[in-house]
Amino acid sequence: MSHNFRDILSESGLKVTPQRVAVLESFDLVQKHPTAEQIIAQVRLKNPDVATGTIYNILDTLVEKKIICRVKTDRDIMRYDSTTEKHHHLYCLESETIADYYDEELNSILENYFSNKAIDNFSVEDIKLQIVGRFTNRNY
Amino acid sequence: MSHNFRDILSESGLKVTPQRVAVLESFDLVQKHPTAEQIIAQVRLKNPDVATGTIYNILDTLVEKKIICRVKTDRDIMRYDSTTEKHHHLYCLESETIADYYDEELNSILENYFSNKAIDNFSVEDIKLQIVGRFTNRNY
DNA sequence: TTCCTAAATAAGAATAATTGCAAATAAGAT
DNA sequence: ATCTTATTTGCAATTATTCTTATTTAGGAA
Repeated sequence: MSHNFRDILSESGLKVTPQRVAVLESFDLVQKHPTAEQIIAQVRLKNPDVATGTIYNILDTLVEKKIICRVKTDRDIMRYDSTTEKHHHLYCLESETIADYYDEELNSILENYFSNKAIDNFSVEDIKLQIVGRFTNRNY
Repeated sequence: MSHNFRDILSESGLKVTPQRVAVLESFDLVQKHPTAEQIIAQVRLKNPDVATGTIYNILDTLVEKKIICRVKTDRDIMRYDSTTEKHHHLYCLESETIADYYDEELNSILENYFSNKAIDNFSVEDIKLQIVGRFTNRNY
């Protein structure tokens, strides 16, 4: 996600509203992979009157326009990710931590593998790895 | 998951209760990757008095004992999977369909790749692919 | 077999996350 | 400046799940 939020919105055919800009801004200010709740809290620091439903609404819209994406979690709380660059996720077995994992070499291997080996009745659009394990030498 | 439910339970140190057996049985009778709600409905066909909380309880226990596992979904509804054999998932962009994807060759490639290329501060325990795309020639 | 105890279940209230709805507001095209 | 439609608001409502307390039960021990 680049940083001219107004342009990002209008280029996707969305109206530029203060609420939408505030949600986009919030992604730079909270931890990576925030929950809706964390985004709401962050937005309300500067814009206390934004309605909860509005933010859920905006998040849905941004996902639909592929400006952000959802992160699948093992538990039920939905998280969002403003990094649209292709990457994978490291999931910690011992905490709720999720880290980004970039690996161009891996992406090539997968792309190559699936371009040669088609899956029956399925056209692949994207592949994401869920790498599950433990962080070593790390405080949460 | 083999099919002697009583053995599966006691080998994991769990008491063999009619409720637990009914939950395990239900996996053979509902669609793959059922939601908790679908399991509850299936169980209640024969055992109408099983409490909702009990089934959530049992599902948690079975996941903990690795008898079943959770399937991460893009939306927030949790699904379960009684296939413990290593496999990946195909996610449909156009419906809620999730299909299993087995690929030994792919598993070897990944295993080999990650055994040579360690990730900083992270020890990998399992790798799952989320393959997102569209089913072709298929009715939902 | 009967008894005992920890584990499991029932019942239903409570919570947390998310969605729905009707009315009010505001962005941006004309 | 006006108009039209998308967007936001303010809750209420829903959904999925968890919690709590009392009751029941499985399986080991006597």
